[in-house]
Amino acid sequence: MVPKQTYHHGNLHEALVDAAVGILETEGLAKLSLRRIAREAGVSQAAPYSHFKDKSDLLLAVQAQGYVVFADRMRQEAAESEGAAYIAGLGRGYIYFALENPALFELMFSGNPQDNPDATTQLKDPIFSEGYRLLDEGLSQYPIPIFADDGSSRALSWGVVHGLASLLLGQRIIPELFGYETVDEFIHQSMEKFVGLA
Amino acid sequence: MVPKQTYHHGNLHEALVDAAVGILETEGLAKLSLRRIAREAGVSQAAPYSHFKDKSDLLLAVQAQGYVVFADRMRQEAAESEGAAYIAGLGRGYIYFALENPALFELMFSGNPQDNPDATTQLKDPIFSEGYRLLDEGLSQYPIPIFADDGSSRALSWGVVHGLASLLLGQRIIPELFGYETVDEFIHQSMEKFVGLA
DNA sequence: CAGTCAATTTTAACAGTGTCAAGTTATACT
DNA sequence: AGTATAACTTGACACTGTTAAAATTGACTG
Repeated sequence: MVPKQTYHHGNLHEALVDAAVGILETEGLAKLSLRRIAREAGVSQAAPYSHFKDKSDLLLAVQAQGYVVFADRMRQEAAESEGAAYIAGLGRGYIYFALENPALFELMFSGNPQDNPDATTQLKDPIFSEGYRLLDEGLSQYPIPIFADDGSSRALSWGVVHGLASLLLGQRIIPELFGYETVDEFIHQSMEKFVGLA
Repeated sequence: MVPKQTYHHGNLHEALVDAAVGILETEGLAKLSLRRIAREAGVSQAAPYSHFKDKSDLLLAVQAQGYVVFADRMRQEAAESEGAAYIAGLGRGYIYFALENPALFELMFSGNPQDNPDATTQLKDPIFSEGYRLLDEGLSQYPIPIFADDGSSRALSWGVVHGLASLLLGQRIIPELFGYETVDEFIHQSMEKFVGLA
């Protein structure tokens, strides 16, 4: 009952996405070339074009897979908490995911999708905004001061969490320089403050 | 009293940076190649290597110039305001700059500086964090609830502003879908809320 | 003023990239 | 068994960043 071993390779589609993720983890976004992905998957340079329209189409599939793991990480970190602590957990999960998967996070949130018409449409896929959806649902379930006053102001909460993740990743915020012993301590305290627990 | 017409071209250094900024504005970050910059400046492909160590070294100079304009935009938007409104103005300026100079903003905040050892050292240059410095100084001058309680929690304010800028730029937040008529309205209201004025 | 020297720039080449057209192979179906 | 078609390879094109070698230019020295 193997997942439909089709044709020569036997689902190259998935193998390419996996190869891409592997390269992202070990070498980073800069080294992620289509030819390298193909080589890693053991096929020729042009083979990917049977499964993807072009490079960015393949990267879109990588992103989609990333968003699943992303939401899982948020849920995991928030599990067993309720109320404001639950929201804080989601926030920590968001930031942890970024720090644990820097290249993937960069790929997921870099570049104007406007460059690629397909990306704009694909952005509407619920998968691509599940991170925010979790936050938004959490906030309507457990309203916390400031951020849950009305539906629209919840965008602010997304901003805080996404901004901290980006700035930490880009070394713009260096917790040690803010008097924190560890990055973890900074993240915890920031999220506590964020939800009004500190 | 022309600025030191040295040698053949007569300061190519500046011309290259200007050419790069021009390409960023008209074509975007993806089209910004070293060869294209050289062509635009009217010199051969390898000429830039007399003035910059490599491509990322040139881009670092572009970023530095960008950060000056960036801080100016913040100051301009906050001018003639005081207290919480001043902070809100700085925030609007931060976001406006991102939306008005999408490619430049993307360049300034994209990629781990770890990839380039020089970038890590250059990040320590005050120029590169003047945006945050303005926010931080403003917050110590006009303390607003939550974000100014202690020095460290001011990082949160940076997070909000930077996150909203990134998410708006990346089309992750679409103000129209939040019930706003215009992007401007969203930005204004978000910043009012952020500083506790709404 | 002539000659030297170093900074600047060009030319040519290398390896790598994304993408496409054409040809080849393997699978499924009649 | 034979054919149509999806999957894949080969080869090519234009582009990229970068380097070595050669050529040019300007400034300074005697």
